[in-house]
Amino acid sequence: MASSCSSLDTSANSHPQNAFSFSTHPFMTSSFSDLLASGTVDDDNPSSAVNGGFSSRRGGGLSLSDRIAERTGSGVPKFKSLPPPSLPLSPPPVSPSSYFAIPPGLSPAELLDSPVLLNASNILPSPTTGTFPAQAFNWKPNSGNNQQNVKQEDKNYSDFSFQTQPRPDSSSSAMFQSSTNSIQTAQQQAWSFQESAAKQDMVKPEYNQMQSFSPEIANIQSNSQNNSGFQSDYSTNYPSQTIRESRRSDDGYNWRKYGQKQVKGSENPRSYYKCTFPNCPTKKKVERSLDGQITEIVYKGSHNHPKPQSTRRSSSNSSSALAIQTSSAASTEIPDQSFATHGSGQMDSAATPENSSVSVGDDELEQGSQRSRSGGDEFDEEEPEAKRWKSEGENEGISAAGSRTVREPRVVVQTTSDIDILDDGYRWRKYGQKVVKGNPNPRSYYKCTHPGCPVRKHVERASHDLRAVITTYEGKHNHDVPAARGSGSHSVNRPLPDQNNNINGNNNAAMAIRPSAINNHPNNSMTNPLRSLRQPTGEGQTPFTLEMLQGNGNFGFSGFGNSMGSFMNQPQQHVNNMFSRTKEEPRDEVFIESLLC
DNA sequence: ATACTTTGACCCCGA
DNA sequence: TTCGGGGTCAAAGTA
Repeated sequence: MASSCSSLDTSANSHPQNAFSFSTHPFMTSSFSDLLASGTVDDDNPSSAVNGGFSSRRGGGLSLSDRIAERTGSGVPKFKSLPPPSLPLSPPPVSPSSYFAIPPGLSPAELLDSPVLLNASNILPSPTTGTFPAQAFNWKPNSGNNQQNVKQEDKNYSDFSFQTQPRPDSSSSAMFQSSTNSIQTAQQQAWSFQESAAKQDMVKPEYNQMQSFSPEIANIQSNSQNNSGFQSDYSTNYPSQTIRESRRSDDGYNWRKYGQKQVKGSENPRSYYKCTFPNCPTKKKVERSLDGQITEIVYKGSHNHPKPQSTRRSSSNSSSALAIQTSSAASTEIPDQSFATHGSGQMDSAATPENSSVSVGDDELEQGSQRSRSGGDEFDEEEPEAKRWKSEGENEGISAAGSRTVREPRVVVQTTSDIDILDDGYRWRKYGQKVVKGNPNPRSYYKCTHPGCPVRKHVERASHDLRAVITTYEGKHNHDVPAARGSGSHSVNRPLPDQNNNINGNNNAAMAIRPSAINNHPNNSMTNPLRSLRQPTGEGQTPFTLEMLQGNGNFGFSGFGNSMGSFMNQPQQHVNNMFSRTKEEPRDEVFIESLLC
């Protein structure tokens, strides 16, 4: 997205009505980004991050050093340095909510912890394994590829924030919510991307975290629907939350940290977590930068259970509770709610494993994880993972690159970025990964899992600009976008090829948009949010080029209109075509998706 | 007492 | 076969 950060359209401003906007307004940025940063600062202690960051940084008056010190604790364990207020998310006098409304129950930590969030494609240096933080929001075009540049840019462009306008009608949910009336919704909730003129003193950490909308948000959507919207709820109804609560279920699941180590090639420590649910094989690895920010989250395995209805969480964290509601809603295929998650459904794939599982139903599980399950389709859900793993290996004849076998079968190895990248409606099996000459970033190789389908693709982060994701497609799909596996709820929100007109057709159109979403989107899917826009695939599509996105000086969405609203109202073709290219297309040897600039 | 985190050691895999 | 590195274990420490 945004490829042209610089081109991020301020036109969005012209649509004040749009409830949701991305704004780089310094103030907002600092507040929101801080919010996010703090929320993600420490996976171990999201709450502390949330609490500390949220409440204290909002003012944006802190200097960079102060912020850093505050976040790092300046030698004091950060988790402990910031005693959680009783109301972690209580809005400041001048609430940033005016710029970014966080739905009730949603904690920054959740947003941040969400794979999807992290997923913000742009955030990830490597589509599949890279770290994303620093580079994530490099809105500056032509940014250098060295870390320093990135950081510098971060400073300059970190002020990216989401702005939501309070909506009178709670029914029309907040930002990500789809509306039966796409146009109205769009207008009411549209997001706009703005680039702040002020580009100073932005702390790099801050921006990393705000760039995407996590599936959590998707849940939030529904939440907001059920509740009265992000902002107001956030500011007025946010329930108190204890650190523990946040810590345990920042993403709805409970995790136990079972290891941490320094991995080679990264100065960031990697933490290993296991889902605490009995017999749940799900694990996740979380890498944090020295300043505590999460730079990468890799989920492995699928939850074999619903999101725990933690009384703690549900009682104390409406977000969580709502998420659960959403889940059930999805399962019962209640449009509005299913949208939230599936709209996210549209977001489904973008959704984190957790989210997917929640919103889609347990066995729907991660679209994110979907991949392995991609292998998924081939595996019996009930099949022991060990067997599954074995089967996968046998089927592939190649052990999934990056999926190193360990003591237990690895069913899924997918980075947040993977999720995004894979999120084009098709199911992909990762069959290899390697670093190719000329690009230090690993290239993950995928092939379509549809029987007989020859399509393959590989994804890699551009060496010259980590913000750019290069996706190369080979071949054309000889089939339609696969229907979602499992429950109908999922499929309900996952438009089939001939249902492309969701947006215009008043179907649930996912409103959730994240930079990454756009960024990574290649083939027929713009992103989760826009999944509904998906078209059957790669054939006869008029490729959208980066230039097209950047050309008009508007944010990438400009192609969709100046605001999210318009964006949402755009004929899906535009969207669909936007990121599609295949090798078969004349100019398509390499499709550089660099919405981020 | 319980739950969780930390951390050094060990295991396993792949180059 | 060796070695390096990622992932996991599990005892100890902490809250």
